[in-house]
Amino acid sequence: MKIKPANPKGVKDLLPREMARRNYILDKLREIFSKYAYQNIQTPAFERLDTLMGKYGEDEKLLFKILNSGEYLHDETVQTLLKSEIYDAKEITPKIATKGLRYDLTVPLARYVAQHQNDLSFPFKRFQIGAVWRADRPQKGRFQEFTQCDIDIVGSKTNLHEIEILYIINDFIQEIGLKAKVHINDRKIFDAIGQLLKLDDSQKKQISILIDKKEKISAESYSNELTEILANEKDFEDNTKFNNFIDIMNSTTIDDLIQKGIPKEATESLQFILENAPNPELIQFDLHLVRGLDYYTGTVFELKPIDINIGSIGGGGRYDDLTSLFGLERMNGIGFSFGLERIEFCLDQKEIFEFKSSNMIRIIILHLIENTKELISLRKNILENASKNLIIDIYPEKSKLDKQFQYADKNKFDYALIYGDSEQKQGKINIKNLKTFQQETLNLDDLTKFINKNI
RNA sequence: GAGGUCGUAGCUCAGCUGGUAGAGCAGCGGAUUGUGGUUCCGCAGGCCGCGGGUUCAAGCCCCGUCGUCCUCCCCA
Repeated sequence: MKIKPANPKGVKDLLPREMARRNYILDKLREIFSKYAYQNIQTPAFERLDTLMGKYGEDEKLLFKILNSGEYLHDETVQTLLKSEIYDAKEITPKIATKGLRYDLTVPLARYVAQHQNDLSFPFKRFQIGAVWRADRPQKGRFQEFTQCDIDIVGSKTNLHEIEILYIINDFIQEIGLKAKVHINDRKIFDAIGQLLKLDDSQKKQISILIDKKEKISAESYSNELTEILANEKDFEDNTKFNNFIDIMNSTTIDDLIQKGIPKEATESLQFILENAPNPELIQFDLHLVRGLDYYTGTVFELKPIDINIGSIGGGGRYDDLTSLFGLERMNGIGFSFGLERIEFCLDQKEIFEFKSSNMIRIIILHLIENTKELISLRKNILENASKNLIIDIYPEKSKLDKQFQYADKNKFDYALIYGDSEQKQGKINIKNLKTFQQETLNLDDLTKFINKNI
């Protein structure tokens, strides 16, 4: 039976040239992360479900769960559940799935830190690059498997880290030549607004969703929705509440906020960060930035490209208590995650992928004689003795010359070595520059010398 | 989770109001017996995503399913 070659939904294969681009981006990120003293770690692709559950809020349903292996279906409770008329996924799921694919790299980090606390020294700065999985419906810039490039600092409260992260972002986008802005806010400010206006938890939740999408909806539906959220109690106060809220949200500076009654404590860390940011052009104070992930408690930021419609290409924030869920108290964390696929998309759009063809020189040995061994040892000889960075391929079989040249052409070789029966007899070899079409005949023994000197 | 779009040769796509498939590119062979980005000629390549239904007849219509791309929600 023939099986149709196709990927499952939402995942992609990568062609060599796509992989080359990714590596271009990843090399830059790794270099910058390392330069700022972050250490590389790795965690498994899947985690215990209890590690993952309860940390992502609404999006929890996007977790990929892994069916248990073995005889779990014979378990009595599962049998009862399966036979019962009442089908309740909430009851069955934990019986048949106890593992899940990681949803991000932050929660696994919290687990990792709690688990290995004795082997780590704090503050712990780490970077991690890896795939994460979300059972989302795919669309532009959104996949079920994608790569996050994370930096996090665990075990330090100071806002120096926010500033450091901003420096890293700045370095990176300059390095790759991308125009983007970091939107920044602090959840403490939103909480303070809530307190000031005496909003209850459900109102806060609804409003946070609303302000997050303010840019996308009309002013009219914004104020309609806002009225609806605020006006579920009958008193006249609601109207002033509405006006107060609008007034506060229109603030463009921290001073503005303080004047409107937001306590200093809520704003001072953001103030400090803004004052010390690397590049004022880069940063935008954005009161409407919320971010959905439940675990953030302080600074939040999002990196958005200018003129490219792809959403954010990175995001992060401060989470004050993530490790306490794993029994490690009073461990503050802050991190940021770059989304590899979306960065790739941006570079693609802007056509700024002129990654200098590496300084490797590509040589192909054409296959014109029966004795393959001689070609293999020719390659070995050159690789061992040449002082240049060479990539050397041997055409796999003896065949027509023009075919071999076509292969060389398509694979962008720089030089071809022509060594056939006549050269073999005379102890010569031809080296042809495939860009200039120029060809030279050398003594076989002089080949390495020639390569070192002339190419 | 809601809505839309598309699925035909390796790739990009045509295929009329239903009458059992076509182009370009790529591949292979030749013109050209050891010199590549051009040209010309030829060859091969298809469960028309999969399953069911309607019909004398389905690539085309209907239902389901898998996948693609996109919008909303949310997010990297």
